[in-house]
Amino acid sequence: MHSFTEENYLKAIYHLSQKEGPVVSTNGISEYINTKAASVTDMLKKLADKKLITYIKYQGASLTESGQKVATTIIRKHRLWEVFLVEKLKFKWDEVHDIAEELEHINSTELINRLDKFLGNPRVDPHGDPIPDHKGNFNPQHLTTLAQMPVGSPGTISGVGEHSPAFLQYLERSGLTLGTQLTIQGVTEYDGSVSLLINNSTPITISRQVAKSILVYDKH
Amino acid sequence: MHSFTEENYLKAIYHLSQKEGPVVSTNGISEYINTKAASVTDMLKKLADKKLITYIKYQGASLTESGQKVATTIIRKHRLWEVFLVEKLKFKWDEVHDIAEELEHINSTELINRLDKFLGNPRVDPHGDPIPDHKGNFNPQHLTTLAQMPVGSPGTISGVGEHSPAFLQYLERSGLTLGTQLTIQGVTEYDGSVSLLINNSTPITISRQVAKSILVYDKH
DNA sequence: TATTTTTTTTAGACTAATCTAAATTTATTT
DNA sequence: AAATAAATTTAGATTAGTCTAAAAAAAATA
Repeated sequence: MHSFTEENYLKAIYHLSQKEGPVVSTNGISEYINTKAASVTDMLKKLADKKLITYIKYQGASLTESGQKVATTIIRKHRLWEVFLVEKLKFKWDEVHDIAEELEHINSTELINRLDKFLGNPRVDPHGDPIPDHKGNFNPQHLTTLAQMPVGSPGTISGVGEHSPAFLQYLERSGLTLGTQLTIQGVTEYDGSVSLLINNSTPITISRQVAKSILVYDKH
Repeated sequence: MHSFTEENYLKAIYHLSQKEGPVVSTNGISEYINTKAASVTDMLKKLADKKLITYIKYQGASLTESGQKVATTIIRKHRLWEVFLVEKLKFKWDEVHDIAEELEHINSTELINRLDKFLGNPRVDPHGDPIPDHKGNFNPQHLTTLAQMPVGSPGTISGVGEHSPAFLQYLERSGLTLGTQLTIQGVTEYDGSVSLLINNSTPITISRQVAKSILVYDKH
């Protein structure tokens, strides 16, 4: 199999690709995994030798088919373990990331398939992120940010665009958890902050920054 | 915390101490963990520096209080995960060792305490081995080997002295699983093989070697 | 007790992953 | 287009854990 470290690089490249397109930079990875750029260069060469990425000097790296398979498998494992931690062990959604970060490297296909079944084949993790199937396929989500929704339109919170414990705790305290129904009441001209009605009863105002990190189901 | 490798050495020393007394030899460890003796010497020095073991050159090593704490914590984690794998994910008792060997190194006290509770605070793992509590205390077992039981005496299978998949599979196929009631019918003079009655109905004969590796509850 | 065997340690080398500092390439400004 | 700045790579060193081969100590045997 691949080393713990190799897996983390592949996962980092995968996540960065999602945001910044398929080719990711040495510095981007370096920042993302908190490792000096020189070290990243070394590892990129190694991953390229193993055909897990395509790497062109001074240009950047992108996952090959097989690198992508490894990355999505780790993400599958990470998210399934998160479901386990929240659903079965009753952790809060802001407590599970670091533990899942360790659990995702446990090597056993049989284990993960049985875990999947035990959990009832969940499609999303506790933050609303989709769980790839055993072949690495995601079922696509149709989500828009709360900031993009027109005034008056109703929606259901189905994901978050940021995963820091501080942000998740803030959402929890504000009653903005997954599955919450809401309607946009209005947007303040001055700073773009959004006021909304939770479950047709509680009014609340959130900053534009927060609104951008709340993902809502797009029924179309 | 301690590295994966350090933890494995401490666990090895613990297990060897159980069988061969508190002081274990370099070669003993070397064989147990499949690592050359020279490497073991290096690691013993390191563990001694960290006060996890007492080590005297050419004499051997023994766990300190704090080394013992680390070792029993790992054993606790290993055995709780084995219960999870068998009880919740429906693995067989001969399939769980290698996976638990990886899971035991996951670092989170909270995780393991919640897992313990989720599993109903089990006292033994799927092989009948006792699970230490969060302080590292075992509740002592009073088990004797099947080979030591007098003819005519009844007992309940409560543990095994060997954990290889081959042995466990053999027991399973022979109906000699944990909790099975049996009575010793007789012992063959020639080779010491033991004949017994399972659940007061099925007669079976096992070799002395096997009888020595089956642990039975000692009601006294 | 002297010799041989076994066990253990030391010495020196290797790999994976990281780092710092310096060199090189690419991108941005003037 | 030349100069400067930013990004990236190379070179050389470091740490953890391992190895082989040789040396040293302890144990077993003659």
